[in-house]
Amino acid sequence: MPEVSSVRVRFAPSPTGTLHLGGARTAIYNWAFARKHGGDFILRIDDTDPERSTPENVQQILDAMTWLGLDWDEGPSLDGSIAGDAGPYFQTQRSSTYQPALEKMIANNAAYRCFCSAGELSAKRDAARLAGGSSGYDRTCRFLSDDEVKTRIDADLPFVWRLKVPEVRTSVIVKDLVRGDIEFPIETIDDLVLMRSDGTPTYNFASTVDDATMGITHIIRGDDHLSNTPKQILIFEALASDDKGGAVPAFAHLSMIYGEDGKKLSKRHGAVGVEEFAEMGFLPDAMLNGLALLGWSLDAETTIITPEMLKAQFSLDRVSKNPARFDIAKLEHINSIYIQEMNTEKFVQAMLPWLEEAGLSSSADVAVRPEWYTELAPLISERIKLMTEVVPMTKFLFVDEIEIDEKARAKALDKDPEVTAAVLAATSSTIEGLDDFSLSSIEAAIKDLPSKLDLKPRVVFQAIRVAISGSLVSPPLFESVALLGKERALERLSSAI
RNA sequence: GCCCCAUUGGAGUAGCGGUUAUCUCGUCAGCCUUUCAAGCUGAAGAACACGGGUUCGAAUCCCGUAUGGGGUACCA
Repeated sequence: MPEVSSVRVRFAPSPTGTLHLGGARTAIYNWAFARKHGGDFILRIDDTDPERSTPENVQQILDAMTWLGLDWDEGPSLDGSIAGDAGPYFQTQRSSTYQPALEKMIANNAAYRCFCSAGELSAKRDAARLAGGSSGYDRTCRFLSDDEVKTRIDADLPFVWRLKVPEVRTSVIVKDLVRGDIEFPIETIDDLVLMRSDGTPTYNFASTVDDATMGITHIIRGDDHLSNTPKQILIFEALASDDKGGAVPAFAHLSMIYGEDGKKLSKRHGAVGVEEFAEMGFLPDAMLNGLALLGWSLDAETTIITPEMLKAQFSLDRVSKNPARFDIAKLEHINSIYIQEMNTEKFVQAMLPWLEEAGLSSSADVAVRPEWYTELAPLISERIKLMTEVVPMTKFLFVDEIEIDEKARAKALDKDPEVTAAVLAATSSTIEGLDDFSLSSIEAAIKDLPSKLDLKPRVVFQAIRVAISGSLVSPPLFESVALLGKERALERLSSAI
């Protein structure tokens, strides 16, 4: 009998920027966990910060997730439609759910009005801190009598709603799937504000209500939320009807991702947005693989983990507790493996956008001479780490006129102009006589040149290489000549002398 | 100040009381070779932050210290 799983997880980015590496990794773990358990992966946009949230950022986040291959079961879609019926999936559209939630908490005797002004509060906070104790709210308004409350309401004093932290218990224990049980003494938990004086919910309240009403079973998020968790647990408990147990979801807090200097990853470390890595020539699957490995491992050995493997084998108990530093060199290595393992047809398709963008090629050209691309692909795929490298490596094959690199010219051409002239002339005449311009016949023709000219292979071949490609570094020589074609090859040889 | 979390070679990790401390990246050297890669072979590099315990035995358990991080808002 198949086990009916009820796992529901969510990724709730705040659209105050694009999807950065840390957020992407959180999304990946949520997604992989949902897939592994046959549960639902929900995308919720926590856009309650009107100053910094923008529709463009929302779009960017959706695009980045789609690019990574993270499909969600519920949430806003790329085309503007919405999937799922636990919505709305934009926090700004959920305002109607917070008031009833608050009323429920009031009914459960878990919330109270606070009339303290901002000035009073900060003064109290400073005093408490100086005294060396907890910096939480001193609960002045918690013990107001009904009459006192009524007087203040009648006087039209503004007020907020605060959480009434239970006095009877000694601590709140967070059962964390990554870190184990973490105990917070009850006296260190603040009577935090639930509802602001303008009637809007605070983050901790809104987020908890959303998670509760959406039926979230596992909250997997960054460990910057760990200290908020006991407060949220208290809210979860206060929200639950007395007859309903198990309302508190399980938690899993992920360590931050650091930059190479050991500091929290931020823009000053260079690229941190997923879209920037796409532009740099990383492949989505490689990105997913590399990010997943930042704080999680399949076992002691495996480095290459495909999306399919992640979906089938991800587990929270193998998530590492320590913060990982982001190392782009390793990501590049992983990327190069994915590039190498693409089959020819796939690689041609992967190359095309980069060639098109550089104005070198088009899908029409691929359609006209597919076999030419088929020959080119493996030559390139085995020697690049990033897709962006396709352009400099193949440019000489597409353009009419090449620019010869100065250093290359000095080293391979100008050192001994007479020898160079002889080599290139000999090459030209050899090639010229070729009726069959196939790789094998070119190879047969050019291979003996060094011994015929009584020169070192290195001297001969590097001169030819620079003449036809303009660079000391190129795909294999014979192949390059074949791909260039007879006419162009001859042109380059003569113009280089 | 107070609360919470973390600490294994340069980086990511394995390890869950007994191992020559795992694997990957990176670094270095050699092979291959017409270049660059790839590939192959090998090497250097960690007494597991430090100090105390517990134990016959600790990277693994407990307590401190140090360092780093997070929280402590009518931010998210």
